[in-house]
Amino acid sequence: MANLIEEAKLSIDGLLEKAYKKAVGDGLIPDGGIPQGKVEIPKDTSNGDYAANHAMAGAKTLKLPPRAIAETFVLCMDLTDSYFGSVEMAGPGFLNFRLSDKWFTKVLETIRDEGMDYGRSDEGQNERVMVEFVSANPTGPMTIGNARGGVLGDALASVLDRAGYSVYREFYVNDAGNQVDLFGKSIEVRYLQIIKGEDAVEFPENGYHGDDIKVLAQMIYEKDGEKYLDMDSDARCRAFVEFGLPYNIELMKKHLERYRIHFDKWFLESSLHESGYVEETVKLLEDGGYTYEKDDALWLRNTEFGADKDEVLRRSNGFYTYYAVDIAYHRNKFIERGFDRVIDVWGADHHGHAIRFAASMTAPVLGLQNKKLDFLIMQMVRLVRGNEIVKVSKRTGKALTLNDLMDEIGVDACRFFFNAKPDTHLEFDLDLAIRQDSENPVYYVQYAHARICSLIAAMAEEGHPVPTGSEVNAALLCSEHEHELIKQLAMFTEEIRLAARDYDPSRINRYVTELAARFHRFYTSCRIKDAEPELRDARLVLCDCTEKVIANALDIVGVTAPEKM
RNA sequence: GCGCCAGUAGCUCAGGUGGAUAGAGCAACUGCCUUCUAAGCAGUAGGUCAGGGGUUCGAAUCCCUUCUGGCGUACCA
Repeated sequence: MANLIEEAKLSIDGLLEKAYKKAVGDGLIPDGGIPQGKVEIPKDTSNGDYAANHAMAGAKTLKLPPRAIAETFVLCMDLTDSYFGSVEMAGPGFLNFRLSDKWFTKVLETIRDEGMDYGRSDEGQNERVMVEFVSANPTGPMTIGNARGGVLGDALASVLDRAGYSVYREFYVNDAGNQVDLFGKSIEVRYLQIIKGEDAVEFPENGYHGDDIKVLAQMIYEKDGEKYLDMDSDARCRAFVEFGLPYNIELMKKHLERYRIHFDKWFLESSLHESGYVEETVKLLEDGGYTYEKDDALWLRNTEFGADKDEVLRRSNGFYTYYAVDIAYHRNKFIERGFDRVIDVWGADHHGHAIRFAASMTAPVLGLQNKKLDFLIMQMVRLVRGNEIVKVSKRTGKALTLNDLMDEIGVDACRFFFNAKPDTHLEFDLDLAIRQDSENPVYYVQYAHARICSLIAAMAEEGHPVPTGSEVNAALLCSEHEHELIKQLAMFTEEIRLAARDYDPSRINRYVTELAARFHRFYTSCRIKDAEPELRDARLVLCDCTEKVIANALDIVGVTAPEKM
């Protein structure tokens, strides 16, 4: 449960404080209070492993030039038995620290001790968090937009779990409302077309044009023949929905499991209607005086909560809007099920809703004062084929489905590719994706893992297994490539913490890619097989640690770590 | 019009909440396999960080403004 980066930074704080006290005691610096600065990791390692800017930050209060302060710090600093081997003044007054063998040893020992738990922290203090994601309409197959949301939500949940939160994954099934009615209507027309011929019945403009609807109609026809032909349209549609919806939901479950996403719960929207929970929630808002009637509809005074417009809760036809249902659903998450925090992963086409919705949720009568509702808004995926932009729409039925995509490029590549930074538009080139074999960065990482596994296996066969026990002599691992690799290993916990804090699991992609790069460099420059026994053992331990962290990081993203390639 | 997200190398993108000479992958070019996996490594080339102001020791990063792109602004979800 150690965050080695934080430990190093804290230890620098301690060293600075001691040096400052000594400097004041020796009369080298006025006692104006210890300068408040920041410790960071410089991009360029020639500027040390860690750099502190305290001398620059303290120039004003101490009334001394930054470089003079820095020099005094260097003079008064005692690094004996610390995580650092040297410190020097540089540039405008930076204090540059270089790590010692003690720290490198500590990193490897920590990874050996913690095993697959390495990377975990208690940052989240078991706060109960629900991540709701995908939640695709069950009216058709999932698209590449869901591919992105799926990975982001799932990887975010994994990251939060490792950062010490108690995580729950949920899929919200929109099995009620207009879209579902439209779904039933669409099947109805396809069904009638099978019996009467395609030209006999016109397909509604706003219906679902996808082939999957035809398939459903065909299945119904094969099962029940013309049984529904003379039925009243409403009843017929209801029957078709009762058949089509569960069928689609099962299919989504199957495809998402293939995509390595498992939800703790598939929450049905219809359950909120049936239990009267929507009605009850709206009543709460009415009684609180936050509503008014206009044009036979019931409106929420959303502008009172800072939103840019009011919202309809109950339509003039008596049905509740998705908006009202959403409020009820989220009230249910917090109040009935006791989550402290809820994160909704939504596409950018819902961001307007997210802003207004967040405003509504502050209504005091909902009782959510101590709760956190956050949104992870991901930008759209732009599908291109070469230079041509492919328009995607579920209704027109032209969408590339998630399942097709998994067939084309494989689950690993898919998960790795779509785990990109949420707030940038993602360009997905079909031509490239299909071609993506050895070019794909996911193979670069997997290759590093496979390399280690086969190396370790080969060494074991020669009678040199990875030494057991956690004692490590990292002093032998003294080349630049070895240091760079160990430093990257040490970063894992911190990287997870930041990914959790920023809701950006794509950090893990970048982290593990860099880790693989550093391993490849190490592997090329440092021999293991014919090294001296002690050095060989130390390097085997380093390989072993690297293998575990790569596997662990890939597991977060949901990518397999192959032992052979 | 108003709101949200973005604009960094030919292409796809990083850039740790203001730090030192702006980075990586792909594409291009040049080297490296009789030695642990060449799906790898090393190197060359490639930039007005969209434009313009401002804040300060210091800005790709913060503020203002203009331009460009995506999305939103339904009694659809």
